[in-house]
Amino acid sequence: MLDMAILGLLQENPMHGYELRKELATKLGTIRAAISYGTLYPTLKRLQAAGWITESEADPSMIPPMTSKRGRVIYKITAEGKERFAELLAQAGPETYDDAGFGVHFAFFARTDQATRLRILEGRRRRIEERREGLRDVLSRAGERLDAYTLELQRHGLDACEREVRWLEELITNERSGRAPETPGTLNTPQTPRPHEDRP
Amino acid sequence: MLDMAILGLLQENPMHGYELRKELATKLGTIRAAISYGTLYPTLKRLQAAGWITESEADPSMIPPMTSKRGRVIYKITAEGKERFAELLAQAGPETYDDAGFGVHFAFFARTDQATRLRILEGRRRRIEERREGLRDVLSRAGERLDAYTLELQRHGLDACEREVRWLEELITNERSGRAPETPGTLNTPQTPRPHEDRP
DNA sequence: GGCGCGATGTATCGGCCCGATACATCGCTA
DNA sequence: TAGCGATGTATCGGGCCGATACATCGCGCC
Repeated sequence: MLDMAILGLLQENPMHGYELRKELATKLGTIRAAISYGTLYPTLKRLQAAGWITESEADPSMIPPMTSKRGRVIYKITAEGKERFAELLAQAGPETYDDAGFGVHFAFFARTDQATRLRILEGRRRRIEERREGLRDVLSRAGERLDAYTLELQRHGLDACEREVRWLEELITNERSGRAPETPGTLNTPQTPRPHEDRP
Repeated sequence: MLDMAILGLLQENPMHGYELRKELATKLGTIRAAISYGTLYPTLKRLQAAGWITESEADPSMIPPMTSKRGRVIYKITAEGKERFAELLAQAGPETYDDAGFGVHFAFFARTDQATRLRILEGRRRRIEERREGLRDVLSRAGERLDAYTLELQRHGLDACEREVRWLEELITNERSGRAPETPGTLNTPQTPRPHEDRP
């Protein structure tokens, strides 16, 4: 999961660890608070050992001069890394549909084909519908033996599930008709070209 | 966190591991999918080693006869365990306000005093408000360099944050006026006595 | 009668990921 | 010049999960 997020960001731009963490936080927003360094650096080493990313030579365009001494390490993705990323993006297991997994997949939907997007959206919907049914069962069947606070928690969770299902349904409808997600306020730039495009 | 959930459930009723897992799933609903056995059994041993729970003698009221052989192990909470639980319930650190932590605390609000409830609800609100501001910043500042799908993800997250803040605000208002959470549909049984009360 | 299969039940192992911590440099301000 | 916050890399312990193994019970199906 982390592998995918890191490879995806490096595909858009070479980066060093610290920057990666910040980008990840803004790109994944709510889904993933902010990746911890205790995960990030070991993961970078693992990805490098697998041949999916490489350390970039000492970048001459280091804006803050950083007078030598164990400075920032800039990573960039390799050809194998791009293959691996595409593979991760397209494949969908059970973990693809829980919060973290779905969030990462969704964040990189712009790099996926429509069939995969549809498959993942529908899988996520199924997952949330199951959760929703579970909550309804609890509220109707076990409701009377739970206290008011617990009930309120379930009701709030149920509400969130119902909203998410509606959200997913809208997305699925749009997807089927070939439209990109509607962006009220940016309707004049529907196919916004991303400034951070692949580096050759 | 897990400690608290397990101690809380055992305070309501002695149970064995499997049952504990199911109860946890229904009580915590969305917040916590279902605790894994890989966590549950080691945790039970740890709690027992700490003296907070004990193995109950072979219960004669085993409904399914379970003809001997390493049968179910029924745990019950000790006096020290109850103290520990009260301590965990009342104390609030940063982890109290993220999703899992808040969910567990909230699920046992019926066992907390009003001051603690208020403190935790306000802490959670602050946390979500920060998240919300972060998302607003991203949408307004970094919006133009993100693709439509990523934007949609942020918007959905922002919406969820706004809803949760409103929910928390309602709860805080109720709490301040001394009311329990309103339960539409069960208004006739506001102070539902819980059948699973403490065992002496 | 017997057979499998799903629910009940306890337990372990590898691995992902987090929080705390340490250390070093840079730029700003007091 | 001294401190402080942002930038930056790195490690360690621990919590929790998913997969797996093993054993018993009740049920339906042929």
